[in-house]
Amino acid sequence: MTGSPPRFPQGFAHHPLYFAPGEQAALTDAVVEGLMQAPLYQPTMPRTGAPLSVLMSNFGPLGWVTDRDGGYRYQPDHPVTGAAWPALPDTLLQLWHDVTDWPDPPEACLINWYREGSKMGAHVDRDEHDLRAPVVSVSLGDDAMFRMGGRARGGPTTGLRLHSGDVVVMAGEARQCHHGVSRIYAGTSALLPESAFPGGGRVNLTMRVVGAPG
DNA sequence: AAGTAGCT
DNA sequence: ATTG
Repeated sequence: MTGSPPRFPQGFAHHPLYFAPGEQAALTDAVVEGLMQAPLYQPTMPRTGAPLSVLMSNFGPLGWVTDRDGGYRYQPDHPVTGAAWPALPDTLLQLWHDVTDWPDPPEACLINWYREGSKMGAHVDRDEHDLRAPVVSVSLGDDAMFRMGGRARGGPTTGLRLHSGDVVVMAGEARQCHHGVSRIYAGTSALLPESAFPGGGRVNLTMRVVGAPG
């Protein structure tokens, strides 16, 4: 017996190897440069202060941050250094233009560094003003198991293994669906430089339109 | 609940 | 499903 093929929500798109290896290296260089200005920090959960297993930073006029006291939010400055986030690299703005038809540019690009054992629990991106604006993400480095669910929390999910250079777009129905990362396949890529990312791992870049304050 | 546990 |  063969099972049903994976079913993804309307509006979900996967572009395998959108970026060739040389382009991935150039984008990685841009990320490393940005991290010199806005270093990775350890985010924590609202109220409990439980640490997330990924380290984060941002590009763009706004960055998504979380900590115990302030909760989930977008803000223009780094929560540790207080400095403005670095500008969005042109390559990412071009990507947004090429894979979406949204009229406005992204205001935020969250940088998530996953190490071996890092996970991202199922969630919906809902801190943006207009949830019709698409979300675009880029994978760099080690493979990851991405899980896509539905609008209801705790429902069935479909797994998709993402590779370095892949681009995922969540628009339409998919924009409001739960998604997360259940595992990292350590050592499957040598893209990330040891100097900036000790132990390697995976970097995910996620662009969003934030909209009116909130 | 962007946490973990635990099941399919 | 669960607490704070």
